[in-house]
Amino acid sequence: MPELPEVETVRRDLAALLPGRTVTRVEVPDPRAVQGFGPDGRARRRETPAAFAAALFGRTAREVLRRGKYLGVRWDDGSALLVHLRMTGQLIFGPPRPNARALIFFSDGSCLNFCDTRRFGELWRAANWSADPSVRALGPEPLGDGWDVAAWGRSLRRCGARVQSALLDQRRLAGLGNIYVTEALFLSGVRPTRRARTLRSADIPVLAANIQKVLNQGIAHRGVSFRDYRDARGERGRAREKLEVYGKAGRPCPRCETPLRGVKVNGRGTVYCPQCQK
DNA sequence: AATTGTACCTGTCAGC
DNA sequence: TGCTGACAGGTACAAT
Repeated sequence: MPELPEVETVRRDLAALLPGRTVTRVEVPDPRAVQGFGPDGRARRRETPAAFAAALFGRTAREVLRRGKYLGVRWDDGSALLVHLRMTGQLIFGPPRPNARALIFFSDGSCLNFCDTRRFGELWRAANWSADPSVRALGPEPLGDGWDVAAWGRSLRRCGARVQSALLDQRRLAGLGNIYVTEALFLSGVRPTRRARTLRSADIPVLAANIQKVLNQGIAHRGVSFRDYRDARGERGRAREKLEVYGKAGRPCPRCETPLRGVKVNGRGTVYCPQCQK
């Protein structure tokens, strides 16, 4: 669910709420929330709710950070709480929620709820936010100063995967998910099924500009709430109204009226206009 | 090495 | 109504 714009919206909300607050209690009704269970059904992190709670107890929040789709709360001792919302995760500041997988209470009685219907999301701690292996593996930030578009374009044009998959690869560029990739490819006139190595060099700046455009638009409207996404106040985003093609297979292309085509690309559903996208 | 498929989990919706 | 299967915004790992 949450891609860069949704995670950034949550980050901005929490940045106005958490800094200065001190943890007094942590509840983890679903231990999997801190253990990171994977496809084999086994825990990837050796962690218990008690150890997790003990590590957070007494910490004061200093800063709320984002890298790609990862969120971090940096504490007064330099350590960090890392969060990945995966498909249905929510971080909602407010009264304790009965369905929360984890709850962090602060000294003023306020609470941060981690809710997550599909239970793919996870919380973990790191001695240092930027040293965490998952964060370190990420490619550049598409909205950051450090994005070398030319180098990114060269790596894309050497990639044998389909463009849809290549853009979803977080090691190449951080933060894109299925919705924003689908939208950026439509705006760029590129079919998601094409091999990335068939892109022309002239396509690269166009793609880069459209990626930034759809991400900025997503942030401006506080994210796409297709179903589960909520901001840190529990409110829906309005960016869904701005989508041109995602979720609209069979409906007319907004540019040429040709019916939009829905396909699967490496297991992910996407949509394109057979007339406008080559 | 790089690319693709599968699994993790729950809820919803279409079709019968 | 109730069942079944397909599908959903992401990622890690296994298989090829």
